[in-house]
Amino acid sequence: MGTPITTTGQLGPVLQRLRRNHGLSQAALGQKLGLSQERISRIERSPEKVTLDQLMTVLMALNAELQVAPREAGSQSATGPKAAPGKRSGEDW
Amino acid sequence: MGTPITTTGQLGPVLQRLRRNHGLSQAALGQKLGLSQERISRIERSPEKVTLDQLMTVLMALNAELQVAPREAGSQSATGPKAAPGKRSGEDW
DNA sequence: TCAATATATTCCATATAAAGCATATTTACG
DNA sequence: CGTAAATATGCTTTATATGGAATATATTGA
Repeated sequence: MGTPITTTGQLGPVLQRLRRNHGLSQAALGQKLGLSQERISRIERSPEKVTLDQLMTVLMALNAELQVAPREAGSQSATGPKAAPGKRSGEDW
Repeated sequence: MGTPITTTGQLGPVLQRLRRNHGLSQAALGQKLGLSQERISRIERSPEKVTLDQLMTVLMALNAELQVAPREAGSQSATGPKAAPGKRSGEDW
């Protein structure tokens, strides 16, 4: 049910969709949070440059939350996963 | 499977656990990312003050990702949900 | 308990996010 | 098409995150 965000770019559209599903304009949402319309716009356009704090504020207003989840499928750090050989057990979640 | 983050404070411990499950010290993780041990410490201690950008970087290194999900259970904005009466349908996810 | 390692904290300089304002651009609709 | 609402963008100022160094504190293990 959660929308996975692997790159920061993916977040903007999600936020926008969420907001619109709530029938809110940027100005309206902003008002609820004491933020300007411009600010909301920027948050939706470049969420990567947003402080977690502020992102959270917006998400709360939209009845959403963040989740930290294990990364799906194919990707592995090219520089060598190596997940601590001798240490604790296997699964890292 | 994802760990829900409803307040920014909850994120720190999650990050720390994740890192440790990977058998990495703050210094080691930092090195992988070109960041100092001190920085990692700060990120784990006050993740709210971190840019999404940077959080993402850390999560990637730990094979994790973010998800945006509908908020669980009881919470509703006290100022009235009202989810756009006349507009599009019902469910807002 | 002592030493080694890991983590936290303070201070300072610099980069950049946040906020406000004006205005441009786009979108929705008569 | 014309007009109004919604959204985006450039600019300036201010607040704050980032980064580095030094150092304190805590944790772990012999």
